[in-house]
Amino acid sequence: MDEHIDDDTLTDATEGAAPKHDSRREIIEAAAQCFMLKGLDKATMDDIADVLGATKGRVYHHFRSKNAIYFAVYRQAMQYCFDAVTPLISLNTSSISKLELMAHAHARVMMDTLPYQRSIRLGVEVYLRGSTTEAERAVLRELITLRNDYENLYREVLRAGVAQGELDVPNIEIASRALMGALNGLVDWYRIRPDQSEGERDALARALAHAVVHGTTA
Amino acid sequence: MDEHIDDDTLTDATEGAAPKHDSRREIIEAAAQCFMLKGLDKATMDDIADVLGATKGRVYHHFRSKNAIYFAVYRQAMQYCFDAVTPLISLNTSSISKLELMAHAHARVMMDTLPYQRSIRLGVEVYLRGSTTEAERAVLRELITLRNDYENLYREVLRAGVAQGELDVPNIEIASRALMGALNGLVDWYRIRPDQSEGERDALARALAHAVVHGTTA
DNA sequence: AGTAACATACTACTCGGAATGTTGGACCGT
DNA sequence: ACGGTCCAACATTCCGAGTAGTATGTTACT
Repeated sequence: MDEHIDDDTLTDATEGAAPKHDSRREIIEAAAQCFMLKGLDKATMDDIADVLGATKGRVYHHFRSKNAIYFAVYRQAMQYCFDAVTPLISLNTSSISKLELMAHAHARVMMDTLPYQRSIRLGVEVYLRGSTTEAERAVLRELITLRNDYENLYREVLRAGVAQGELDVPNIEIASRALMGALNGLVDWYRIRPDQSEGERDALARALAHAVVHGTTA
Repeated sequence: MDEHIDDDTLTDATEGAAPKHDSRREIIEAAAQCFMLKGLDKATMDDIADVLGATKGRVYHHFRSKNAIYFAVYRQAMQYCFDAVTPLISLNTSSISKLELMAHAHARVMMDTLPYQRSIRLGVEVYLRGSTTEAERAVLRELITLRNDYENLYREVLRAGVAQGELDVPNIEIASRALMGALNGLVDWYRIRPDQSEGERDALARALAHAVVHGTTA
């Protein structure tokens, strides 16, 4: 009970004005790489340190535990999503085109920040069961809330589109789930190819956005 | 190099006519439960045995390793999918309704065999990197092929639908990915509620199938 | 009495986390 | 300018818990 809950390495409250040395950010990046390649459990602290050419000492100086790193990766992943999609919701276009723009932006984020997005895929719920301390569970609940808030952005657009008669969505909850599933599934099958151009990636995102919004019917 | 590749516990070649004592099947079922609840790595062999009220001795008598169990779970999960969807492809309906029937059946399987489907979610590719022996990699390649074959069922219907002018799919590959992503994503957010009726589950599957096929546009 | 189907007991090893050691630079007082 | 000291940012070393896999009983059925 004597544990101080509001810890930097867990809640990441302090956001210093100075860039500091972004050693912390480097660790998160390395962790995302390792998590993507080997999975959350198989990736060891030494693996993460090795990517940086360092040792565990550096990692544990900035993060209290492996879970704390995972939380940071999750946060960053969601932040990337918010940064890309939030500006679009205030756009003054039709709901249907706005929805497609958001889907397109999301698909782009999935590709551009693949290690992060792949790391957080199917981890939270499982983690919730295994987490021991109450502090960790609190953070996890917050992360889930974060994800819900993000998905609500899409639900809002769907609702507005239905209200305006532009969209035909019998069940908004189901439709949003299907939408997010189709978009997030991108990280499962998308492979980074160094030879593929920016335009090709964008075309892929555009095609996927079209598919999830318009379905398969004529 | 002296390892005998074609091992029962890996390839599951022998399918005895007799039900045997389906102790093996029980182990697979228990493993699927544990994998779903705690994840592939966190779930221990003792956990699996505990579910059965047994010990590791029983598990290791039927399976050579933990990976072998995972392979068996994967096989079974795919088998459930094939059993539900394969009969539908020979139906004599329109491509669009056939596609929706397949999607509906798949959604049902996701719910009815949730532990299996949730266990195999995002595991194969990661496992491929970590697997050491060549025999394991061979099995994993086979499992991936199995999944590709299954997804090809949907691609075929999409192709036929486009050829007949029923469907409007600019990119079949992308569309099939979106389709599978939306359907498989069900296992991420679907929660088993004991109080929900058969009809409710079916309505959910139907709504999801409608969403993935028809999209959001009017 | 032989073997399938387990249970029991044990080992070897990985890996998270902690304790401790090292260093380079910032910030002093003089 | 300069020796001192204080601390952040690491590196090194170590430990112990947990766990996959093994080796060895035990039993019941054929």
